Amino acid sequence: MKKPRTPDPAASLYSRIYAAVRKIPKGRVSTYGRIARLVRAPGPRVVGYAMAALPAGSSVPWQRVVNHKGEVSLRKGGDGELRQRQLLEAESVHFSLRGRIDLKTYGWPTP
DNA sequence: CTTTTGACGCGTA
DNA sequence: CTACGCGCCAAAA
Repeated sequence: MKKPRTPDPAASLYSRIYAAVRKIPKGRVSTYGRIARLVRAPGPRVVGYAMAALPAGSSVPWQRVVNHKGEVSLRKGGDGELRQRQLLEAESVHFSLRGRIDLKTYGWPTP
């Protein structure tokens, strides 16, 4: 029978997502889809939504999460986009001329 | 309650 | 490489 996962407040979906993002080493980046699978999220969108819900100054390195193209995603109304790039470059993450990151090099987790 | 939106991913042409 | 569409689900309106 269909049994939706018990909504456990102590291990809510968002908490799992944030926990996974925290595991991303410095100087490395991951993708929404990758995080979604790690935490068993129903879809990658939820991961992005969780990032958008993050408060400013959170201990979650949301900056290390990019889309599967290795590019910094654009958000609706805000300037965090430029912010993210600066933070990543401060971690020695190289951006190509098109503003993309080589996931083959900086991708995480690495096999 | 219903409808729309959204920091996405992936298959197919 | 681009273009189009569908899936998946939570939060906001």
